[in-house]
Amino acid sequence: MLDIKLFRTDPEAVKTAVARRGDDTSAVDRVVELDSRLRTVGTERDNIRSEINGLSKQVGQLHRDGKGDEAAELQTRSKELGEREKLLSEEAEVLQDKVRHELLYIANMPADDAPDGLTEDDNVVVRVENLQDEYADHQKVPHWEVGEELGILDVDRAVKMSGSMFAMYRGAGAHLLSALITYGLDRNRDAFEQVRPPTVVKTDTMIGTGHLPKFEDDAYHLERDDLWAIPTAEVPLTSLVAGEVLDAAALPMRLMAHTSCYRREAGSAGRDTRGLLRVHEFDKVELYSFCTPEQAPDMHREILERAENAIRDLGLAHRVLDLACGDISGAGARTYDIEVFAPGADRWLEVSSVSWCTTYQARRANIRFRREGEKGTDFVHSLNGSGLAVPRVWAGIVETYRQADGSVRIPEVLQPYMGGLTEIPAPS
RNA sequence: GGAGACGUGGCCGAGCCAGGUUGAAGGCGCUUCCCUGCUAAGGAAGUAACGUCGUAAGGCGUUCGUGGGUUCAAAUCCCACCGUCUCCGCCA
Repeated sequence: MLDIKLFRTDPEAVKTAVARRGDDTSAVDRVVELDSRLRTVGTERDNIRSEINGLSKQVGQLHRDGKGDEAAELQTRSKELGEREKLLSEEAEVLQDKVRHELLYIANMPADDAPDGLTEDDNVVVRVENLQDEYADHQKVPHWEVGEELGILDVDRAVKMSGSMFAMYRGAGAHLLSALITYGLDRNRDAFEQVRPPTVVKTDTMIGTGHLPKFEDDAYHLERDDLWAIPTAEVPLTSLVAGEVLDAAALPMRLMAHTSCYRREAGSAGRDTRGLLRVHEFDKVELYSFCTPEQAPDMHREILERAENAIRDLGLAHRVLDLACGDISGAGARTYDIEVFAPGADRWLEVSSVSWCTTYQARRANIRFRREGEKGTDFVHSLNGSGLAVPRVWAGIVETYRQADGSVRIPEVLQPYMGGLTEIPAPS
């Protein structure tokens, strides 16, 4: 969430930021109004508490001195104050909850240099690499057809057991999947600590990243135990140090995780339902970092570079987009997407989203750091990026590398991860 | 799932049974200063976070796992929950 102080000192700046996303600015006014009332009530409450504390001390002293009569008098007064205090406390609590509720729904402020615009059409194409002018006919077969033909993707049976928008990989297809995961992890092992977090988490953990309360409909909820299936490893990784104060020396912290990711895709029913374009459960290697504000810009570049290099080395046509304000997810201030061109599906597939979340998540999850030799603490910056969103990369490979004879060649960098396999042969 | 023990500051650890000058003894660690050729040892002082008011100094408030309750007053009493450990049960 945003810093409440900003609403006091410069509400117009907050409104401008909210407007750049195309969100409703009236929430800003509500926060300012509620916060002002909260402080009035809070101050009065604190004054009364102070008085009660003073009286209580006197009562204790009087009892020790054996002056019970005088004590009784003060107790009565204190009790009266207590009733007033209770009312004010309740009022303050209600206001506090309202402010927090409003703040939880307000998205992060886009970075100043994030492109203007409210829709994905406003995204700025930073670069396009490796795109061919013309793709061969044998590449223009969508991966769901290739997958079925080669027996490596079994969507029908996945649907039989789990419903639409689930997938099942088989044989060399499953092997390709695990190869991609290991490839994605190994490339970043030089600097990133691998984590295998829980993939089912508590409500607070989901709030920390900004996935709740606003996007409740998009997540799977296990009601019996009040747990949520994570939509991305970003969720548990953010919570890894929730509530902690880190040493500046420990920053930047680099983490990576491979997990399954679960998404209800409530708003996308009937869209992109073919093959692996959009599935409820998928594998992803996530890159993650906590760092100081000073380190953040370099870290943003680093994660983007690592994610893009992984795609580039697979030989896939791809482009990098600088997302327009309105297309940046709630927690992000600046986001670059990497999209792979899938010649069979004939479309760009988002395979990575690299976001700089400034202090937005740190405030929600209460993650701070201490600067060497300085008093007090600051909130860390958090950044995340998909190192490799497996199904869509899988799709890009299967379509791009399909040969004229119907076989699929394995990109060279992946061959060591597939026991030297060079191609998935066409059925005889 | 059942039984028991426990959860205190950066760490260790007292306080809880007998509620009150306890934001919390003592120790360790850390910072500054003194002493010292250097280091070690020794001496002195300091050493939480957050909120709020204030230009500041500082004031006030909150925090002893979390949330409620009792009381003039809660680390201390009561209730619920969470977590840790031990034993039993179940189990990949």
